[in-house]
Amino acid sequence: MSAFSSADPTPSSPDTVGSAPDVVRAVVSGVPDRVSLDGLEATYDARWSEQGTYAFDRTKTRAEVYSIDTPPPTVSGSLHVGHVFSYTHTDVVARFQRMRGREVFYPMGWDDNGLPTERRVQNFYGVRCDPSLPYVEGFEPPQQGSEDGSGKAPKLSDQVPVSRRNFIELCERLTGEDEKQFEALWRRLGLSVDWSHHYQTIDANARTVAQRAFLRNLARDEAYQAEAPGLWDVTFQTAVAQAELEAREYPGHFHKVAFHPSDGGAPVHIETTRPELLPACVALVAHPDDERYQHLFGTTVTSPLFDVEVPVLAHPAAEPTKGAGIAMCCTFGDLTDVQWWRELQLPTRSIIQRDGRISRETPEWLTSERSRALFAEIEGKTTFSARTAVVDALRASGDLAGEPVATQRMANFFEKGDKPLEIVTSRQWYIRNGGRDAALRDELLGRGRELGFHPDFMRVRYENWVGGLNGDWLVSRQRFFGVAIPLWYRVGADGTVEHDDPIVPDEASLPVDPSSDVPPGYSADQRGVPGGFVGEADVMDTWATSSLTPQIAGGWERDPDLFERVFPMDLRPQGQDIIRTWLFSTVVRSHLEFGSLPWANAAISGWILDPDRKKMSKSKGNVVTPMGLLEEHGSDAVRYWAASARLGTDAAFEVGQMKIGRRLAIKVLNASKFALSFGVDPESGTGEITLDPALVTAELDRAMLAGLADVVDRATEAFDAYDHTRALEISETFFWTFCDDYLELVKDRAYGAGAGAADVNAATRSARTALAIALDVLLRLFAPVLPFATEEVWGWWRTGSVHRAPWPTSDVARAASAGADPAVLTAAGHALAALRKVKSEAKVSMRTPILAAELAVPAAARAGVESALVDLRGAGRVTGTLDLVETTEGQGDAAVQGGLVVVRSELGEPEARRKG
RNA sequence: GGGCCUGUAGCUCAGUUGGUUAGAGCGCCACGCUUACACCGUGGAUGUCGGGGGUUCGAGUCCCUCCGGGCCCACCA
Repeated sequence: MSAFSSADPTPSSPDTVGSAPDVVRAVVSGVPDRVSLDGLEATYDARWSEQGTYAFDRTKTRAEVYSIDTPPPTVSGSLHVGHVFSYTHTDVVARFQRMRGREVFYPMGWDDNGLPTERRVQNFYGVRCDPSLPYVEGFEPPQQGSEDGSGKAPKLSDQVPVSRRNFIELCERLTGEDEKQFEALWRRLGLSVDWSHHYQTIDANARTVAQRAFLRNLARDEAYQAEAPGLWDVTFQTAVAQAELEAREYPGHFHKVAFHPSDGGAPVHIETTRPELLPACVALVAHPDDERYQHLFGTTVTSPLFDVEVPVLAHPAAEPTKGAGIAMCCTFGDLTDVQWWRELQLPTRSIIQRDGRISRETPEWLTSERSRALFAEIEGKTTFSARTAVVDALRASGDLAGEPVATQRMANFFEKGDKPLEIVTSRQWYIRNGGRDAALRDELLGRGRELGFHPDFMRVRYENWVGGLNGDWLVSRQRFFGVAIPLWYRVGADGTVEHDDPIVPDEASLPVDPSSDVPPGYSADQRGVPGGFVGEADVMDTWATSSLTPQIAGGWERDPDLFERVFPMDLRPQGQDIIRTWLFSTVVRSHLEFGSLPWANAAISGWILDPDRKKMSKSKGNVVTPMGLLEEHGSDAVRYWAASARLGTDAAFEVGQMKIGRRLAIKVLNASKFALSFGVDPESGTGEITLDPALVTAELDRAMLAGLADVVDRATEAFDAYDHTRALEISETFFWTFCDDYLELVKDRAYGAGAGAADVNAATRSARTALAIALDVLLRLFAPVLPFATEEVWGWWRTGSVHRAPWPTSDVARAASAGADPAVLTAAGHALAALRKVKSEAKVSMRTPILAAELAVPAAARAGVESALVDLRGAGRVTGTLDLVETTEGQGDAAVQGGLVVVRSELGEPEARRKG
């Protein structure tokens, strides 16, 4: 029968305890006279580095490995308190799993792909990326900007154009500096990262992975190109994806505009916030059931000012309650227009250019004299000035009913942009993500159900997003910096580019830059000439690279031996705001390439809120620098604050919590110093401690260890369930009782009251051994959260690093406490509190002797108090009688505290104050 | 409009499947330099568990409803 099977809850006799754990012997040496947290970060960071404490052992098998898909922070941004918070959560898990016996693969990445880096490189070096230029060997940029951007950014016209490859090189040079600072912060915080496994999202490996994954998608028809109307940012002049949208309020005006029925009937009024799109109008649309417009369906009306005849059509997407209930459909004002255009097979009449301005060519569908004249007035203008011009004309012609009414409307914005998105028709690349395909969508929803979300309710965000997709993932971007789409197109004899059958590179040649590299079978002089080729100019969306972080970090195809040991990974830690982007896109890529999840678990951290309960942000000026925080409070303290917040829950930025963490860390040092201070040979300053459960014989000691055994089991269970907060709380609560009550109660006995150091009796040895066993366990319980303090103490009496020590089991404590009742310590603690209260109320020192006392004890607590009576007398300094009188008050554990009171006492003289 | 989270002591938060008198820390008050710790210790005070209904022998916990915070999605006529 198993030693700890649930069928046998009371393994009290030795033969049910199973094989005894190996008895640990430790030699205490090097406990300092005064303990301190100061400087521990630097000391142990260096030692861990030097000793390879966190080095990943790649001989381990997949089952032995715990792999983490670390979020790569954006290097061009700055790290803030929120990063410290969430990265601590991950590190706590990493350290727990490592001690649990898993070989932890914990790499670090840097995200240096994307717009923030592009802008920073531009401004810092005074360059601009122009993919059409050739690579220049040994290029030196015209300037070295200042780190804080105080040097003024050069104007676009002053920026020196450089090739994409040169631009990427400059990016790597610049971000190398950022990375050093970031690494220094992470080391100071104590992240147990293996720094030999790091990556950048723009480096050659990442580009290779991103291009290879794309080519595989293309080969399986999961990537495709399409010419279609899509959301377009006019500032950055690039298409944007659904996941990058942000709906924002945007001021506008309703304009009531008259259309004129071709049969000469009464004018039809529509309401629009975009009157400048009047020349792009292709139809009026109302709901098929709308009584008001039944008579118009099937007829045509003529647009005001521009005199274009358009049909009046019925479509269920029209909402009778919006505006006038009948809408003007333009190509394109919004996504509803696109839907109507597609489903009602309307013509295309685009007038907005990619720069957001009105087309400079008068469209051929404008035929009347006045329409062509008016268009000539607005051509090349921004939508804003064109709107003014059109409204003035409408007012003059009498087609504007009333005056425009101000409104706040919601408009789609690119999350990094500040102008509303337009809809522009362009050729773009897409990756299938279930947005247009119910079967794939269901598969991806299935992956979401397979994934362990922590906390679990975050799964809903995934499901809502996947369920609400309205199109495939647009991955091409009309930017210059980024990972190039690795394709070329043939140029026909007549000079037209043949997009339909792209030329693909060999995987072995990756990464390629089609703007400078030449496709297989062609020579460089065939670029851009009839019969030759052109390179795809677009780059991939940053998520197209970030969605591959497990592949990038894990060595997909580059290091198959590593990859099979770490993939699929165990954990993706990340923020809740990027479930729809990073988390989902990573699931998509893994599902398409491997038919599996990229990881088994996702740990979602919350936000840090400032004291006003607002999300902390730079603009509010309430950002505290992380390094300053670590320097002020110490890393263990800051980690404690972070670890006190549950996953998925927003947490307050609270210095008070850090002070508590610091107090805990110092307490660990001091209590450890005390627990290890016995048995030290006064001559040599060293001593051996044997953690032999058989030496623990006193009932109080056994009760303490029985409680500790429960704590280990509960904390382990919590950690296994990704509930580090609960694990910490359980350990911490026990630890404070351990310090406040147990240490005080056993102090005299542990000192060997009366006996010489060499003449240690069984009771004293019991206390000392129990202290050592408890310390051995407690240090390891706290190690994930307080890596520095626990490592410091570990070094006083143990060999190796506590962070490579096995996670504690309850075995030793159970072996030492078989049959003991944790309530004995509880009762003794309450009895001690009762004695202390007498002195506290008498306002005398705790050293004051109690000459005689009578203690009321509930029946339930009596046995416990009695078994600890000697310790109790010592800790309470009871020199005379201590009588117990049984009370009937209360039942059960909760009543014990209330019932345990001193009913009569006689205090001695307070000890004379010592001088000095 | 759809959805998720959240409301417990002045503050930050626990409160496991409903079960005696709702907890912790900080802060506050009082006392105490006690050979682990003054970066400390001891003791104490503090609550209409957001409001209102309901289920139940019993509700902080379950249900309904309303109110207050936070977030996601949809919303461009």
